[in-house]
Amino acid sequence: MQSKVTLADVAAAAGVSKMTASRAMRGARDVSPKTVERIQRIAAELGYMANHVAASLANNRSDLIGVVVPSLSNIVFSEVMSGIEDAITGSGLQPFFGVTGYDPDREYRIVRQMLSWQPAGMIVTGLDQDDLTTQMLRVAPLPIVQIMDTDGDPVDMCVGFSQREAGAGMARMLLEAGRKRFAYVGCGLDRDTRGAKRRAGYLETLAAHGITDVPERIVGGLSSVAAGKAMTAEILTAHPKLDAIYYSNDDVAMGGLFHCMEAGIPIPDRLTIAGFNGVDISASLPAPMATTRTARREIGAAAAAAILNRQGRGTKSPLPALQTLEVHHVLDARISVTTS
Amino acid sequence: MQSKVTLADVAAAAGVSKMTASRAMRGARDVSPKTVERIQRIAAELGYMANHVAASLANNRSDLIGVVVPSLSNIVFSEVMSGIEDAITGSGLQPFFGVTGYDPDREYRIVRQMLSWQPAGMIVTGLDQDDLTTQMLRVAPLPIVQIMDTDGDPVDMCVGFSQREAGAGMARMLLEAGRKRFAYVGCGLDRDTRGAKRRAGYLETLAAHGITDVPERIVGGLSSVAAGKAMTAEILTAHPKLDAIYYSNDDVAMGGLFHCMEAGIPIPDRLTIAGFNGVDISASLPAPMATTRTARREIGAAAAAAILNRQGRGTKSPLPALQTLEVHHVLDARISVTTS
DNA sequence: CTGAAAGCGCTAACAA
DNA sequence: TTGTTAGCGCTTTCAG
Repeated sequence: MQSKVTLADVAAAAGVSKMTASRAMRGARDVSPKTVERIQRIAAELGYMANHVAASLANNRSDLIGVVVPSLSNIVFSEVMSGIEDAITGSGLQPFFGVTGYDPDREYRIVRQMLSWQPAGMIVTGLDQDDLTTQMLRVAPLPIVQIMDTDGDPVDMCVGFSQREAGAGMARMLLEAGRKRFAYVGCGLDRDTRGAKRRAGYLETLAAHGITDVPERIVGGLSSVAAGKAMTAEILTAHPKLDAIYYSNDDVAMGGLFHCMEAGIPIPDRLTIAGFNGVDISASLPAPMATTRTARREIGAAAAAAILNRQGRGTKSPLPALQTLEVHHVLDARISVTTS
Repeated sequence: MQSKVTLADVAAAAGVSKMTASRAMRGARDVSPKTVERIQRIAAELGYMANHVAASLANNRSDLIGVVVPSLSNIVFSEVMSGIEDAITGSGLQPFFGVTGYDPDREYRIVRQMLSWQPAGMIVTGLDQDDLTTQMLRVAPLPIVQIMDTDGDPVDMCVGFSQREAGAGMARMLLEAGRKRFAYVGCGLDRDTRGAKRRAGYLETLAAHGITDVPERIVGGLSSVAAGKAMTAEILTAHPKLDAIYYSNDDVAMGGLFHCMEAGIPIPDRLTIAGFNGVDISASLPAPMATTRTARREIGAAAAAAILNRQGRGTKSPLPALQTLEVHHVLDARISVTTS
């Protein structure tokens, strides 16, 4: 059971004090290079393994960074995590994930649990946590970054884009392309507040252009290709003359696309399928789909960078001003422009 | 800065000892219900938040469970994680993820880092860690479960299925369906050892049936639909008469399917596209794809359950016998059976 | 450059 | 049912 080798053992074996061994095992700026080399060699021989729990207790701070995402079945959050990992590589921080399943209670428990590990920072998806969670984050003495959304008041820092504006932008693009008969199809908007904001932006923009009759199909539960396929079949049966459908995201939209391919509906000529996210697969589909490409990696990386910038200080910025970083998102046309 | 509220503060405010407060805040079996209620109320009023770091140091054990996966861009691992979360819900354990990107060095660092948090258990993907990592896991005094693969020697426990046999099974199914001209297309087999095992099982089985001329296209890098699409275009140009292509996984296979749809190749009549995993989307595609449905959630859940079963004992099972749980996988035909 | 003392916040093991 | 005594393994002072 080598794991019982402690720093004291290493120190004893090397004939130095625990303190010297401690310094030698980390950055070690105040120890002679020779000693460092010797201590590290002995540590390796003994099979010494650091105990981060003890170190964190002594420091009153761990080098964990808590990351809270709603789901992993959506590739998007994997890419956010990827961006985070890239940004903290070499910093000594370690990310530490929790998945809420879009459940506010679960989010509360996860955030609480994470905070109890005294992390160096937290990255939380969205601005719409429930009151207890928000309060907990607000009083926590560590940098917090909320990501993916800027439509609301951040607890501390914020990196993302306006979801409402993303939906509005898609509506404008479809209008400019000459589309006339719009619909909306989505999954799980009761819990996915960002999806709900996109829908709201879409519907508002259409309404501002006098289009108020927008059929919709919405189901609860997780996004899925299968659900998108089924709802598209339904809505096209009820409204065969639709020429644009906006979906809650690319997964659902792909289901719509697949339905149309099977049903022989020419895409994109007769109907535009519009998703959201711009996931990789959307560029390889056998028929074109419009989407909004979001910068997930960049958002993750920027959020992690924001925490690193605060590193070394256990308190929030003294400025009452909250920092929000707006990250671009790009409309990906792939629409057949009709001449009306 | 409420986070400075410590158990001692709660105890003082309640007029009890730290120990009583400690007991009251957790399970509390030996404390009078009234005291428990009072202490918990006071703790809430004071905004007390547990410090898991201190608790873990005192226990010499945290209630984290480390989960190491190679990638998140593959939905499969998200589903494994889901299974893990489901299984440990209510147990008080918390999963804690690391992503290796199929890089053995990174895997080593992640495992080392995780072990330094004194987790209650570890779940690691695959049986092919490098020697240092394996050694580290072997001596760690905690339950370890390796998942997804059973072709090899586990360090401790193992939950999965034979990847080689999965590849062989697909070859047999294609042979039985009357397919004659086989190919293989894959991504990243230099690092994805499980994918490489499936390929080996496939090729061996074909060879056993006298089929040794199996064209292949393999690229490095991550699996992607785009890569599958490009390689399929290439291989079909070079070998237009192929009637079955096995891919390293469903993502790559979908690329193949999309290429064929664009190229007007009738699927599945003239060509069977065979993937691996049985991801949800594979059932909604506009043309049928064969695949092997794997039980990811079940594997995750069984792995977590194996760790829970060991809970309470800091040492490995005294039995030298290593426990391997074989989880089923199911072939999903969707092949047009030809009459030869 | 190195060491000694003190303590981070909590809990096991006893006592009472 | 509750309290006391010792640490868990490390790092932060502050001396040498």
